[in-house]
Amino acid sequence: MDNTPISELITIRRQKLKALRDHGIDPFGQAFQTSGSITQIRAAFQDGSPISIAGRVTAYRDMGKSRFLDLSDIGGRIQIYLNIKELDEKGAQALALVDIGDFIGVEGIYFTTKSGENSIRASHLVFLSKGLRPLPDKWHGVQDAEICYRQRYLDLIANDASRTIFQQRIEIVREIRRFLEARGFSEVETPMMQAIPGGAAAEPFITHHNALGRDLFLRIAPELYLKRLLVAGFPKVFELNRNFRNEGISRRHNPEFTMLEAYSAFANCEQMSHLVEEMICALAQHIGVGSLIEHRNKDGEVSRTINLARPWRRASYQELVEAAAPGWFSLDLAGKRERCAALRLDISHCQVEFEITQHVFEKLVEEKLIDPCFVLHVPKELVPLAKLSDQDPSTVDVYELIINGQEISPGYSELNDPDLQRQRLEDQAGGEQQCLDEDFLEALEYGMPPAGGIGIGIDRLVMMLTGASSIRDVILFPQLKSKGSLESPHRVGKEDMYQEG
RNA sequence: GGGUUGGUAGCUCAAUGGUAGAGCAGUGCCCUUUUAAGGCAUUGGUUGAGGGUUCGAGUCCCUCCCAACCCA
Repeated sequence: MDNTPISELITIRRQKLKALRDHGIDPFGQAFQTSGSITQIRAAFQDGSPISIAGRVTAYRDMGKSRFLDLSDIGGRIQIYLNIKELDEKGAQALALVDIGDFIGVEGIYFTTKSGENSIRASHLVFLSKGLRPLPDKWHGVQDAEICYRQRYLDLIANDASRTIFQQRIEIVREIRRFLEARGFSEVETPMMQAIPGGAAAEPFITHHNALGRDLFLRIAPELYLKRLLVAGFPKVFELNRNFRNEGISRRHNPEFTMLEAYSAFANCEQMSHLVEEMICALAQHIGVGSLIEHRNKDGEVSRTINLARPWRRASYQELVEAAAPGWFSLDLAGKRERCAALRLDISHCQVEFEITQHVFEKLVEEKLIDPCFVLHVPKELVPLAKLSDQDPSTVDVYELIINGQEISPGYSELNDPDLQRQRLEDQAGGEQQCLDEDFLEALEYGMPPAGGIGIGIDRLVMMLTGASSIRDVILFPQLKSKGSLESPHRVGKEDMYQEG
């Protein structure tokens, strides 16, 4: 049980709940036939139309015998005008017990008020759900980040900015599917519970299957299963769903995150880069941000502008590093270390030369690439699962798309030589044979066509397109540490049980 | 993991170590086209949790919890 003292505000609402029942009014209502969503009604109806509408009361202006309610749903708001004399007895009794936060249904006539606002003149009112807790401040919304993340429904009720971001996210995901379907891709679903977590280098979550009596891993990537489908003969497949990585939580990392992976048989990395460029521009157009994306700080000032105008820049890894640190590749190992010290870059965690160079790339190049840039000819050590470049076998045939200082999407010419693939995976597994997905390697031996593959981190893409500064602002229910008062004892007990078992 | 900032009424925020306040929401009254409606009155507090210093702690000290930002 919640041991916080019961607020007077809740007590009063419960008294109203009882009063409704005493009047024979069901506070939690029944199915209610509406003329459409609030947005649909605003768009389709005109003065004099009879309307049936439902929503949450979000504001209340009492003028004595006449009252104005604001009714809202996730997409919009509309004003209801009620005159006590125009309601039946039940309606009048109900009106007296309406609070901000209640769901109600209203029947009436569409009309325009003196001040010019499209409204509904109600003749009938029913309760659909009585709110027993008070809503956040109607004007300031919810400012407390903790409430926004833990009780997202309150954030969505109270904050326009949050509603906008999640509506845009919905549109982005919808449009990605439409875009890929229109180009012949088929959406597939592959296992999220895997015996061997492959396709990326990351720490997996472990879970347990009772009937099989074995541990399974939540997937860190769908890649190896999607490639099995290329073996099967699908020419174009994609999966748009969750991956899980058991790593730190930060402004840019949530343990579960949404990833798009798409594979196109007989294509290569360059063709895929054009697909991604076209797709991201289409998404920006679709959600109405155009090709100039403005990110704003807390005070509403433009803090960053991203220019998506095509064609996007293409540059090799080497030339980008060389531009940021002239003469870099002519330095020997000791020289590179000295240069890092001079640049105040901490390379203590770097073991070998390519890691030092990669650190320079991350700090001096990647963070400063705000407008889109495809980084090409990446050193082969960084990417074990791609084909070597024909022109320069020290590099692989991949692109890494950087926008807003972050990697948004990698794309590969996928490795389809089964022997080479086995060798790379063995190197990656570092002798731990149980980490080798033999079934995948066997599948490759049946023949996988050359293919272009891409991944796009949807959460980061949405951040970039909406200007959100934290991944928690684009994930409806981000992972947070548990907080005692919001966790029921029952559930805490179960968690403890699982930890002991 | 380290550093910084924060946690006060349902929400948004105040409060030199000296009686915890305001706006909104709520409650009561007035008002038949308001829209952050308005007017008058009024209720509401385990100051994140626990210790300590002090005549006296929201404020100072210690431990812990949660969050935000920066760093790793």
